[in-house]
Amino acid sequence: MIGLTREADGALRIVWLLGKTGQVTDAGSIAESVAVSPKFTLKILRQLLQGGVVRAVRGKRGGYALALPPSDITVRRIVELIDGPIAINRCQEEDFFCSRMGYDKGSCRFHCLFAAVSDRLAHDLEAVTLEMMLSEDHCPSEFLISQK
Amino acid sequence: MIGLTREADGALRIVWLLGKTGQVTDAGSIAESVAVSPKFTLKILRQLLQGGVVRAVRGKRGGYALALPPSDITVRRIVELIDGPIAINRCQEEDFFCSRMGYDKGSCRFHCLFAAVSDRLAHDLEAVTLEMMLSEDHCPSEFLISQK
DNA sequence: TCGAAAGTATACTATAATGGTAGTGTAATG
DNA sequence: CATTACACTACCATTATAGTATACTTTCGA
Repeated sequence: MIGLTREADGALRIVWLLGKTGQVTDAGSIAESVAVSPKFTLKILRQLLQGGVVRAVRGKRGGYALALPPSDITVRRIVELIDGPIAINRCQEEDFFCSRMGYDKGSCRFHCLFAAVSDRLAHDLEAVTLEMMLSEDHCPSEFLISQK
Repeated sequence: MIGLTREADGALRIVWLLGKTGQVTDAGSIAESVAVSPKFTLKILRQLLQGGVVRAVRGKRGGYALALPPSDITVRRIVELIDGPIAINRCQEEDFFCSRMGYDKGSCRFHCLFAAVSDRLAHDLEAVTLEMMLSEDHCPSEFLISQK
């Protein structure tokens, strides 16, 4: 399967939760709400913190809250923050793994295809904001933008 | 990174090579051409064989060749044959990993988004045939079909 | 001012998935 | 009937993901 890691999945759910409540919430409560173990939740929160998506309030009665308005947080941002750049094939990020320097006279026959597909995927995920995810409409039509 | 496995990557290159030559080619030569170890090449070929994409000729002067015309072989087919169904999130195939039964009253807030995005990805890869990949035009505009 | 609540950080272990190999068996050709 | 090349199963190695332990710091409030 081609897919997100559980960290990225968890991050999305955590961010969604924080957007929904709009309040400072402690890690323990977050963990319970999104059904992820407390330690793993902390691990994810740390990354969201360093990525500037979330802010932390220390000390008693502390916790986490969004650092940005939901309209400024895209699904792409969260995913890339955790899992790295959106790319369908190793081709695109690590020369090491790409056969494009190999048998086909220096050019990878698939590079262009993967680049195009990855690009569209990234755009799709960029177009979806947390604000949209929070709306009552369960499947916003804007999920997929029309593009050639 | 979200990406294909090396097996799927190798499979695509193998199929491309067989389409290019159009001849029965032995595994050793294939391995050399696509720069993948002989054993690993065999492992991939076996899967392509079982998937009906490739046919094998045994005995002396044997080898592998495409079992279908290039116009009938899509990138999606190869990828799914090796890596399984195209899905962005575990959500979509394994209930086990999906929090949709969790905190949000039985429905996963992200399921719909991921389904839409995965679907488009699958369609994109389905629209690209080996025949297109073999064409001289290095980046066919049909790579990405327009869809809403 | 002291202690508990809650975040911060690093480093480590466990598990699963991928990547890759060995070895033995079987069919076809000449 | 020997050689070539595919067929199959099982296995090991490596890497990436998932998850945990532990020690430390900040803040609040009694």
